[in-house]
Amino acid sequence: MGRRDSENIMQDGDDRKDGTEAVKGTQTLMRALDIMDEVIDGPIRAADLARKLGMSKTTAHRLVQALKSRNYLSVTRDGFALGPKLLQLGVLATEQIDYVRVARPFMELLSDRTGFCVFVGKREGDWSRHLDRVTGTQRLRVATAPGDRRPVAETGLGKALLLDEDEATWERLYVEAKDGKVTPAQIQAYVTEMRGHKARGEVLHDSELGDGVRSIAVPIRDAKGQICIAISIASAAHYLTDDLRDGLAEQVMRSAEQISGAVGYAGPR
Amino acid sequence: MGRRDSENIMQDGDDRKDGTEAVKGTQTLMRALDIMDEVIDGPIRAADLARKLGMSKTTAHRLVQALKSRNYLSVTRDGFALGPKLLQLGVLATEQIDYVRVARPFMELLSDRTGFCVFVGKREGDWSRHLDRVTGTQRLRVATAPGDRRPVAETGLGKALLLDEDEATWERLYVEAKDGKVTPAQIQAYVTEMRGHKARGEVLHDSELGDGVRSIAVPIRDAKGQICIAISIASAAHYLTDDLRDGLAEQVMRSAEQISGAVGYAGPR
DNA sequence: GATACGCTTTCCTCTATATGGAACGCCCCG
DNA sequence: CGGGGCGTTCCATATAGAGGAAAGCGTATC
Repeated sequence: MGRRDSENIMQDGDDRKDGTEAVKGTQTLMRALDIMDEVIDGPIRAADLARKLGMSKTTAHRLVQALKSRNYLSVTRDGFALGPKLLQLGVLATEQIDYVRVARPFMELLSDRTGFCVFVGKREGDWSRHLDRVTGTQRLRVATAPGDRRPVAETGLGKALLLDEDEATWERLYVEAKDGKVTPAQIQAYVTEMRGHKARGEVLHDSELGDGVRSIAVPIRDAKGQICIAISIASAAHYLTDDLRDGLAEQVMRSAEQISGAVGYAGPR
Repeated sequence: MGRRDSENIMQDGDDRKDGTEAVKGTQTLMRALDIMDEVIDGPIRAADLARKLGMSKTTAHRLVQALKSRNYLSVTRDGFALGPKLLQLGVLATEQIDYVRVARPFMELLSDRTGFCVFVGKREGDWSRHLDRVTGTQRLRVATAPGDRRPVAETGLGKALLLDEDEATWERLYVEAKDGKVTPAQIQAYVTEMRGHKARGEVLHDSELGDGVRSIAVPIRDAKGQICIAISIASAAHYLTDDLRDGLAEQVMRSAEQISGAVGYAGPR
């Protein structure tokens, strides 16, 4: 019996993403998972759960006991909390996850939609390593191949990977990438630029090699909220024009958000 | 006295081996969690799940879809795998967990059963830090208080924290603890002793301060399988006699295992 | 190209299952 | 002492969920 909505006006727990609708025939499971979602916010009492989720105390109690018996919840002095099983599962999931494989389908989608080459890469110390790419439909292709390594400060992908760093680090890496041959003015310009990228959460980068390659890169965050990889689209500046820029950036960011979600990012906390 | 809310934090662990039945009225949930348990071992196909768990394909499908819709599972090329939600929950659970609080009830239980003082501590670099203690019922008490710091190589608790280290590290820490004033023979003896402790997974330690304090310490492992804290019982060698030793060590180890389970340790993988 | 197999997905029927109300024991607080 | 909060148990009932059947789909086999 669904007690419909008498009490749970403000807080109906389930946020169905991207229009995916509830699977029919799993009330019990869904309610149990709703409980998990409540417990995320910290220890909570069974009676409060019943109220918040609009179920009877009996039901809340039964579900909570079931979850506890499987170690998904643990009992603390002030209610139910996340249980040891989740620590295990979390670690296992972390071990099993493969950023590249997770990102792949999103990269393909982005490439399909925009027509551009799509890349992902991660940071290796002071370097940026290209991990995978999807060749776009455009005639012109960007040559960077998976495995390539470039100073992290001088690629779009690399700069996206640096967005969480402080300005001193930006400066250091920039100077190192340029082998020390930089003027204070150039450093200043670089830092200012990065500041702008950080504010927008997106990097627009023109290759310094003079080959007219332009890219838009966005960081991807893991469950801990840290930047783990970055995604970018790249092409000749000729194609990736200023009037396209905003729309494309928007799309890259959306892809990055989706991938972030798929590797466990839960948004800024 | 030492009771308080001991019992409730500890999961009574209904082993989920095959007989899944523990809490009545939660078939759906239990089956879904059974699915999670199967997925732990790596990606698996819905049809295989149905076979393995003895449910209809329809049911397996329904549950798997439900779990997927909540991001507890993700779809990969070769079946269903652990989903992003677990990465989140894992991280959150890790953040929320407080080793000392989790360990407390088990410490009280151990103290009740043995009558000895019980300690827990963690490693801080080359030091061992006492985090909490439960004063036993015995007249004689060990003075070490929470907050105390001692060289990690020269306490029972500390040695338990070192059991995963290699012999070179044991040697280094021992020499440092002794401020370099050691003979090669002493070093050799220490390493041999540690080797024995490691083999048994338990440390029997006689204080080197000549105060006749003896302790039995055992490491506690987290979800990653790493030693995170250690537990020990301590008393005058007068009480903690050789004939009691095995029985007590057994009890300390059992406590350590339970605490390990409560902080997410899933056994050697 | 036709046939066959295995997997996913949908539909539908029937009952085992999960539900909520009522009631009990417990502890804390005024 | 009585009221109000909590967790827990019991039970009759309706409904949520199990599973059979069969339609899609993709991939191997000949």
